[in-house]
Amino acid sequence: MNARTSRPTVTQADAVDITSPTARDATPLQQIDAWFAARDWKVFPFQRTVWRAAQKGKSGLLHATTGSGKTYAVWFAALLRVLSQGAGRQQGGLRVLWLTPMRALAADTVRALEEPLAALLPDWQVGMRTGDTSSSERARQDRKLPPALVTTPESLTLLLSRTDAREQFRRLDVVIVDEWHELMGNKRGSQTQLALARLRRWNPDLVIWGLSATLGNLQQSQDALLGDASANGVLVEGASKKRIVVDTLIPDHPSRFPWGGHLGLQMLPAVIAEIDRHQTTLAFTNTRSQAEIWYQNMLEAKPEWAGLIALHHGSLDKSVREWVERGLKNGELKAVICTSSLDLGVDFLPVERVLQIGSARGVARLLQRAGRSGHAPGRVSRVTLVPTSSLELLEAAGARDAVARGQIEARAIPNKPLDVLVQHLVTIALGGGFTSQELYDEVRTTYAYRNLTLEEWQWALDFVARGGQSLTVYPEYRRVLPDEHGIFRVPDNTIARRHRMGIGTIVSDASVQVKYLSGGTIGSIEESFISRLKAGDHFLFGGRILEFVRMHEMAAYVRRATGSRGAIPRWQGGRMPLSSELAHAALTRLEQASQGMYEGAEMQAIVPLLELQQQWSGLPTAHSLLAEITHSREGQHLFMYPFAGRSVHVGLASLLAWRFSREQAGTFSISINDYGFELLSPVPVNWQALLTTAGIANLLSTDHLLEDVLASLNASELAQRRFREIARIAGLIFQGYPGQPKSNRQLQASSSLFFEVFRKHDAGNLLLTQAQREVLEQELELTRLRDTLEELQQRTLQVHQTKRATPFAFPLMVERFREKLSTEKLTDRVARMVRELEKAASTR
DNA sequence: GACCTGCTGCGGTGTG
Repeated sequence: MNARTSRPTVTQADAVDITSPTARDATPLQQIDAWFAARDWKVFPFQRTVWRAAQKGKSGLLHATTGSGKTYAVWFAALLRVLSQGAGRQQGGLRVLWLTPMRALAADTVRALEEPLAALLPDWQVGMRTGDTSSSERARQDRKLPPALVTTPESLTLLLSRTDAREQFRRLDVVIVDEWHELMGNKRGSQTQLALARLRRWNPDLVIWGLSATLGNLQQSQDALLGDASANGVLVEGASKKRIVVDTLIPDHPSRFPWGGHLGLQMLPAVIAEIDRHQTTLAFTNTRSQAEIWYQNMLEAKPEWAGLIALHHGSLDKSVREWVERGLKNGELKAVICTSSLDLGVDFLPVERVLQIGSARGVARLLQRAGRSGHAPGRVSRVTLVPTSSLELLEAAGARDAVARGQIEARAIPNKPLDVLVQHLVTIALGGGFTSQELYDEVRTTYAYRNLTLEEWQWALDFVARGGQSLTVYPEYRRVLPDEHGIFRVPDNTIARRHRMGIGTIVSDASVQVKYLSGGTIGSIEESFISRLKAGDHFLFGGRILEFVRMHEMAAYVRRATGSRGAIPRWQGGRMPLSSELAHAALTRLEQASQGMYEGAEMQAIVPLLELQQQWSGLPTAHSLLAEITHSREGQHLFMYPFAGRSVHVGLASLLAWRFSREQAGTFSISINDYGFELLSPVPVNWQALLTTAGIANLLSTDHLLEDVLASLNASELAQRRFREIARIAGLIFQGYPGQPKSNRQLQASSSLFFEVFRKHDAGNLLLTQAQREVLEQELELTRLRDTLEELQQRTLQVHQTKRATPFAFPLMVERFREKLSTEKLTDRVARMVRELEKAASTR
């Protein structure tokens, strides 16, 4: 891959003296200069770099902070490229495509693009196509696409499934991918890569530009965007770094601040005071229920703020969210309590203050949130951390260090997800058809599928042609068939329709609409939560206490209730672990504390806590691994604090429990958080004997890691859960027609049916392998687990016998998550695995 | 005495 682009330089030729900005003979570059000058805006060197590169037909990735003019950089670049193509002004179909990850951004983008467009190509218009586009507008576009189109990756894929796709995209010159960092790390990104490969094949000179926030792996991000064309791509860094301030609200009485917990309501008065002092505040929480609780408590404390503060999260109805967003834009709201639903999107200029309640979990996430304030060139972005428990003060200090050092997480790019490929094959079979060799070569030009083997390709092709080994007899799974010329096409209209209805990679659980009896939708809530409610029960949702009345056709009908308490809905969502970057930064701070260095307000505030910890036990540092042994009525506890994030701790704790139980039979309860884990045995266990130098070396060994991890966890159940998503994306499960969704139970049943059938009759099914791989890579972070083990082996083990739970242990003790792991069951499980292995070996 | 977790994003019938 090419070297990173050096800082752009401005040559004399670029410095244009605009004496006559409207002059007919002005070059497009001069016209752009005039356009900027008319607005009194500065042209940044990075913008010129992008323009020159695009004019010459180069693709690239531009990373820049928000509000730095990056939109104009790539948009003018696209227009310059079009003009450099000679017959530029002629319309005749699509020329520039703009991809955005969110519908809500599409309309704003169209608006932003219109003015600059008028300057260079006044007879053009920008169209928009998303799921919201009206059918009449669609029909118009289907006849001929507008010269510039703003759309989503899913809508682009749908366009590629049209028989006339090639004709529609024939004249496409430039693709812009906005917010590429949001897409690259998930399967939407894989789908985008496949779509771009298709467009590049039709026009080998296609110019592609991505816009991205700063990441730890920018070069890889560019490679994923440009595929095998990345060698000629350029990586451009946007305008001067924005100043970012990270600070912390310190509790009034740090010594009385809770050791554990996530809600943080002790900080309510401080947060209210902060909101009071500023015009407009965004307060981010980590979960939807936390947002609900904070909103409710804030209103109770400040009833006069009714109508001035609002709630925003992903389960609230679109109309509610749009109302909140308008209020923010117009500066009518004093504060909004939100989840990451407001991470992206509309630029809310009036936002003056950003609070992060609870752990930010990652540096990139923290920066993203800081960027919601001071959203204009030259202004400072500031985010204030609001701790919800004592150790988050430590994390806050570490977060500031990590930001200052620019230690930003990398985003992992999914490696050849076959479910997305299977979907793509049907899409392309619809979109004019394909021959095997040609499409294989094309798919391999993407970064995600660069290592796709011929065997895997054949498997995927066979899977869409015959339904694989086990579904051969079902005609609905013979989705593509070769004609006499070897061109694979979709033979059946029903299959085509079902496929188009299922395009995309976002899989969500079935949910129930929450509606007032009197009319109006408040939002949606998980079926499992509603199913536990009886008529007359109260619950908190959308910032109100509601009374559940009845269910009717997948909708829950409610009315406003009196009283102030109700059940809090629980949604199932992601469990984002603390990033390595943040964890290391926190560990570094502990290291300093162990030497008596407490720098900054956060560290000062936890001096009492850390001193107590040191007095009762010790401090975990980057060089020592702390283990605590405690007895209680519950049994014998072992606590360890590797500071590796919760998903690694899940693997680590299960692994240790399993390896322990080979030495001494026993049943352990496991408790996990981002800082460490606890193993609890109800019967006496000699931890000391297990934690000798030789013992710990065995426990932390990376030998047989994979086997041991698989054996220690119920990996097959985890894989089955993963498989639900894969089966949906691969098109095995039809989700039903819009407006009449299948219930969650039906969806689950059919996916587990496929899982079982494949396991029994088609063990070589690569979708099963993928499910297992995704569990290992994403849920258990096997690579990070291995790294952690290797790192821990280097640390000195410090074992302390403690009388009671230390400040570090306490949060683990109260953690609700308990996972039983019995040796008896384990023995059975291992025996079964051995049998299965033997059987597999003998059938070879 | 301490606590009561879990994000976001998109798309889509039929036919006279």
